Amino acid sequence: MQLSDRQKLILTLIIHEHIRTAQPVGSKSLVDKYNLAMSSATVRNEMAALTDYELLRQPHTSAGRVPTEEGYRYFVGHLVQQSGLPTTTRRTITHQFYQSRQDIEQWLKLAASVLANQSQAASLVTAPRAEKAIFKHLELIATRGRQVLMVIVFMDGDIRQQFISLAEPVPQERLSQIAGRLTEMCARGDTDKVARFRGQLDSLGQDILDILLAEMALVEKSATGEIYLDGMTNVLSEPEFSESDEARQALHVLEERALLENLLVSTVMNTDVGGIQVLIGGEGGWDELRQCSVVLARYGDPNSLTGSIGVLGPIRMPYDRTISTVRFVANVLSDLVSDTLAV
Amino acid sequence: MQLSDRQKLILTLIIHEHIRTAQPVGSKSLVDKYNLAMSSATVRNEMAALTDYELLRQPHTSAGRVPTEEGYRYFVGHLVQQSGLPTTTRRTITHQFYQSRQDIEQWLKLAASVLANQSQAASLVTAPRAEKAIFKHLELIATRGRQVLMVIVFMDGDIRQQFISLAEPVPQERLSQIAGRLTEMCARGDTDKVARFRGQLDSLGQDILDILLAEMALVEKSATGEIYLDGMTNVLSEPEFSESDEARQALHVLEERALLENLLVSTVMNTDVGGIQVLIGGEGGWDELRQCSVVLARYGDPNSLTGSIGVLGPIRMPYDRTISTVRFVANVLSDLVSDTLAV
DNA sequence: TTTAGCACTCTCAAGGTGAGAGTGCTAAAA
DNA sequence: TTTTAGCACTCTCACCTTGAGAGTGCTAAA
Repeated sequence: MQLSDRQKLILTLIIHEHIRTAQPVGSKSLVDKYNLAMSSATVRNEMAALTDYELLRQPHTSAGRVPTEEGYRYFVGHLVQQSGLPTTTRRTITHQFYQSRQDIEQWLKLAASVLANQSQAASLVTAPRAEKAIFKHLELIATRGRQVLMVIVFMDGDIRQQFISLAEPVPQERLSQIAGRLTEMCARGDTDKVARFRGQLDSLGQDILDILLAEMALVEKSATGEIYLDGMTNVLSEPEFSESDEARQALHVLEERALLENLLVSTVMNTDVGGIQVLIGGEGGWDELRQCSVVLARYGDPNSLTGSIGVLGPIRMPYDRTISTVRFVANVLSDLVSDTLAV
Repeated sequence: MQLSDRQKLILTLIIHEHIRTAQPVGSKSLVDKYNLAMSSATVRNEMAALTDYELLRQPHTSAGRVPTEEGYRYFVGHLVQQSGLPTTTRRTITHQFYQSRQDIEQWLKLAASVLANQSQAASLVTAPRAEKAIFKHLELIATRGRQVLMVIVFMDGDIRQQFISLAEPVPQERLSQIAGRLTEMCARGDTDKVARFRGQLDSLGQDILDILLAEMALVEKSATGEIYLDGMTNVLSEPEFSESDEARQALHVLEERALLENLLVSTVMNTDVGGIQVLIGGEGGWDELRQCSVVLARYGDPNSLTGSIGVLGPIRMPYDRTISTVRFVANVLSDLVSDTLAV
């Protein structure tokens, strides 16, 4: 399927117009609005061709045309120009990041908020994590009684905390000593070695080691850490979601962590840092997202820490702008990560 | 305003029926449905009286009656019977909690999920925190280069982590030593004493102390820690929110942390543990929640750790059931907290 | 190859209509 | 005095019709 330049132009204009108005676009109104140097009849002929290619669709016999998902895909694949964001916008965003507290959590929340505001859609941001969670440090802190707070620090700065119940109270010095030994053991050893050293520990140490290993196995299993969401209510204002049921399905995916993680794993995880993935209309079997599109990117340092960011909005989404925004925010985060967290 | 028993009955029935159907309730249909031992004309007279009291309202001249906010308030205040949850439900819920991992974070997420499911509305849960954040332990962990991970542990098990940038690389032993000293200093002293000891530290120690104090001031300021939300999509399925704009406003409050914190501070914080607060129709100046009601409770140990839980749904909410559920979950959490986290 | 013209189609908003549900009032019954 | 049957009246809602408006495809001329 090879489109003529004129067809490309008309497709682009229809998509633009449809994104603006959320209405089917007619031949005459298109010619009028953009002062095209051709008659509406010509446009009609081209529209008919584009409809044959299944890039456009007529909601009913005598309505204007609406882009199909295929149409959007062609647009995103061939026609989107990498305009980049306006300089002022870039500056505003960068400024916000450097204004905020030097704290990864703040940055991620900010990223989610910026994405949501800029794209007027829902956004999601995952914390940067290493491909494999590498143990770094164990801390045991006595609280009153038999309760002990166990804090596991991973190489990437990720932290797990958990209260554990011991059989009997243990003084802080003893806990610190055990924590120190376990840290030493686990820091340089793979799991096999750890297992061999196990015998050298007393029963308390062994118990704690077991809990530690269980916790690490758990961390290993989940592909992403915390997920920050923002702008969910933005989606609700889109006219295609006034039937709240459509919106519900989409937002439900964001709310159900398991689904969301699936989405991220099955798509972004295969993307290179710097690359952008666009899922149009629940492409790839995401039935709940049939009414939505998702723009995803991966950020961070491919050799150590990576995370994902994304925007979820209606299919009728300003792809050029959204893609630029996602790309830009991903780059900003990549820079921040490599500046401050480099392992 | 003193209602006769019959008026109370009719009000209760109208509210029940309206909650079930989301429709205005007429005199005849009410008599039919509940086999009342009186004629529809009698019911009409009583309805007229209740309408005079502004407990009921007519959407239009010849429609049935709908409870006013005042009506719901009367219902919640005088007519709700503390039925408690069915034993099987209670057991299911308790079971879920004792099944889950012994981990406060899991519990809170579970609580949010249980509340959302049981009430078919949006739920919110805050982590238990001490009235005042009390410092417990500082840990400094070297990563590559000048980046150091600072972990502050508070008495209540709350943890703050933050990467800080030092002027030059510092070996782990040195960091541990500083962390130990600062822990010792801060653990037993109030802020004044800490200030006096400041002079005994070298410049690196002073820098870290400053960051530590800044971070603690920050923690002090925010009234609640993490807030767990769930079931936001539930409210979207309510008929009164099919106009998505209404729903947006309400969910927006949940999404904007600042607003939400405000809500919690201005209402639950004055509630005793065990007590329940019901806000009907955005009572108390919450204009965004005009279409919603909120049922809030406080859980934990009033002397040490407390947190809040709540449910946000449409005004037309099954208050008796929701209140029972919130109360029950609050009790379960209280038990868990005092069993495992008692200071 | 493009365009003017035309007959045709379809939606959508506006107005009209009748069934149904509900009301308040009144006068009779309990 | 309280309750109820009866009745006239009101209002909504679903349904239909209708005409304007927008858009189309086709044909024949430019």
